[in-house]
Amino acid sequence: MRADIPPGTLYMLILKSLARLGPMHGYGIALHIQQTTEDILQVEEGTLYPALQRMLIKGWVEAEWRTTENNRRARYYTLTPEGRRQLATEIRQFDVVTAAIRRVIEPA
Amino acid sequence: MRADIPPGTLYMLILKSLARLGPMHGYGIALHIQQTTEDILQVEEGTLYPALQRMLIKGWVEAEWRTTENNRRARYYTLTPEGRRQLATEIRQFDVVTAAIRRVIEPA
DNA sequence: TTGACTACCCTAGTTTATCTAGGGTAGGCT
DNA sequence: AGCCTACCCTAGATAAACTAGGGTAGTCAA
Repeated sequence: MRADIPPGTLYMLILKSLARLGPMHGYGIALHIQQTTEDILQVEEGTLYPALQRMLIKGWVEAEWRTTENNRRARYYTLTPEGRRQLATEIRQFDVVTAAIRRVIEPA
Repeated sequence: MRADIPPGTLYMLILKSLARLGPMHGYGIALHIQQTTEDILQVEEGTLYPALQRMLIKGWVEAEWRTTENNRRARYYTLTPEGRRQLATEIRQFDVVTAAIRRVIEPA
């Protein structure tokens, strides 16, 4: 089963990837999300890169061009303290909201 | 804590409300969702009514004007078999996706 | 009887995020 | 030389939610 990224959850997924694995480039983030979810969530590149740019503007990440292990140019993103705070907020919010939804849909 | 309706979940919340309580009017659906979630999820009327119209077009619900207990005109929506199927699909999808997201955000 | 409040329905315009569908560079291997 | 993979990016379409309105009609109290 393959599913779209639920709107509003992408920032959280990206931020958490960076929090777990340290600085990563976009391609790596996409791969990580895809593999961790066993291909259920696939982040399209056309979705990912604009999101990363918005996150730069918001100050949640910083970027730097480096060379990968494969000897290719890539832009590495690092979490800022603000990004870390944002991640905590988004996870809290996600928990509250999914719990609320469950209250509606769960009882037979 | 008050939160927006996560995009993509509104149909499911409406369908489930109808499945649980039988035919309801829009206002009642909104109240039910709000009360069940203890005010965490608030469905704006400008969101709800267009959604109900789309659901009519999709054939998930049927509508009928009746009079409420309060002696007011109201449009009562009833789940169709298709709507019931759609509800099951959406709940399954919701479970799969939230589980996938948890796999990314859960581990420390 | 008028005014306020509540119960109900609806539309228009804006915003935001995602998707699709492209385009592009450059390394490594055959 | 040609292909595959690893990487980055943009533009346009789509969809769904939000904000901010407008409107009718019943009930109740002043």
